[in-house]
Amino acid sequence: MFTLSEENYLKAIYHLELDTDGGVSTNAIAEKLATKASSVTDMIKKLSEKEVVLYKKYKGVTLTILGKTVAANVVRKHRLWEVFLVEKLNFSWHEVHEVAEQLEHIKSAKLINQLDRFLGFPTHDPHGDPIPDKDGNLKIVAKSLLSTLSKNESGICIGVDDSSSEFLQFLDKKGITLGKKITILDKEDFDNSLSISIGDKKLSISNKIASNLYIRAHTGQ
Amino acid sequence: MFTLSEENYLKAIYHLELDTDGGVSTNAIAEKLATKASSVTDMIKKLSEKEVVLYKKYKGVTLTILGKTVAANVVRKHRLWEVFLVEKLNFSWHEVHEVAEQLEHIKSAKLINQLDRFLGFPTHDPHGDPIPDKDGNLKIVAKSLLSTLSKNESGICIGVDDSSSEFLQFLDKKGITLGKKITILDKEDFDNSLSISIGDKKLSISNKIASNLYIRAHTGQ
DNA sequence: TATTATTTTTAGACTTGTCTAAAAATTTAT
DNA sequence: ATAAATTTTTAGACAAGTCTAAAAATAATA
Repeated sequence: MFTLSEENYLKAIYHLELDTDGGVSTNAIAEKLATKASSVTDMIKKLSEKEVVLYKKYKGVTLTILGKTVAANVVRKHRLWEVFLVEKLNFSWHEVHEVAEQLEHIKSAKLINQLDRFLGFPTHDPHGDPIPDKDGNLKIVAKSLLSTLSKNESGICIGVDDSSSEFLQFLDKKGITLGKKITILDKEDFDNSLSISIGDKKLSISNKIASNLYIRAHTGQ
Repeated sequence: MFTLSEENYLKAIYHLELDTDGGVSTNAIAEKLATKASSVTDMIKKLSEKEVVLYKKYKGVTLTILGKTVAANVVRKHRLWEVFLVEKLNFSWHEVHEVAEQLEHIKSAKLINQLDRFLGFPTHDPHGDPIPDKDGNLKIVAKSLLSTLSKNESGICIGVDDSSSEFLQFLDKKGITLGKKITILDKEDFDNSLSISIGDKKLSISNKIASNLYIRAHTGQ
């Protein structure tokens, strides 16, 4: 069994490993968890003894199969609870993270399996991130950033890269939500801003916004 | 804000205060929390400094208004989660306690208020215990033990005194659930066992069982 | 490649919550 | 009312998780 703190470390390493090749650095973990590098070293040693990470001094860490399973399970719980909060308790997508951070540590296999069923076995959380299955596997959907599309191309909005409260609230205000079809009407060479149509509205968004929105290609009309 | 451990102490004192007059003893708290008296003394000092309990050495503790509010809120969360588990996730009433013990510590006012609404503002948990409202007040329902009824009297089963897993599973097996009408058919002087009718069944139960079942009087037919 | 800069680890300390063992206070019984 | 039993508190220790400051290893640069 793992403590709350251990689970948080495993989760952090899990996320960092997804966009890093090779081991995850001590400093990267420290930054992600807002803690000190020395604390990370201490914890890594413990996790290493518990055989959930591979560790060689000064060389960073990697999750073992077991570690990856544990981490994925925490992520699974986090995302299922997020779905619950949005679908059943009327939370906005920018409000769910903090509460899910707590709920993800509740220990009960029955609870999470029943919650999964109660929610209709969702595959993605409210931010478009995939929910790992019971074995920790996640279905990867081909996705691209809105900023990579060309004029007249379109796609379905399926997720966000930056899921900060501010960004999500901004999207709410603009009426940009998951599942909506977005078409590039024009690209401005000057600042790479985009004119897009979404639903029956047209609006202009900066490149920064477009670089934080994931799109599933939608070649047909 | 209170730690998980502090909340557990407050909850224990809250429950003990309900069936004790005067201060709650150190040993009573220690027994309830399966910890040592010395640990209790340590924690009581901390709680006293936080002004949630009144404490005089060797004289036991009492909750302050603030302490009672905090404790009642934990109990409120515990019982609302129990309703959720039974009503929405198909848990049995004997399975909910352990998970609710964890869920009761999740901190989010919005979460608990929305959960309350989602469940239809329940007034009692699956064991028949009242759910404190937002201010910590609970509606006391006049109730008596089944064992105190006389021959030919009847009542509605509204709760249990002993809510151990074993007892609850026993009741399941006998078909005794909350809301059912029970009539005393006969009382055996020999061992104080009872012949009762419940639903369309007749069965015989020991005095020990009857002393753990709460009944709301049901004078009419 | 020698030197500087950065990253990582070690050493020692602190907090929270717990424990054991012994001392002090209170209660019970003779 | 004094002795014995019980309850409660104190004193000191320990584990988990964190921190600061300094040392060691690695990486970057001239």
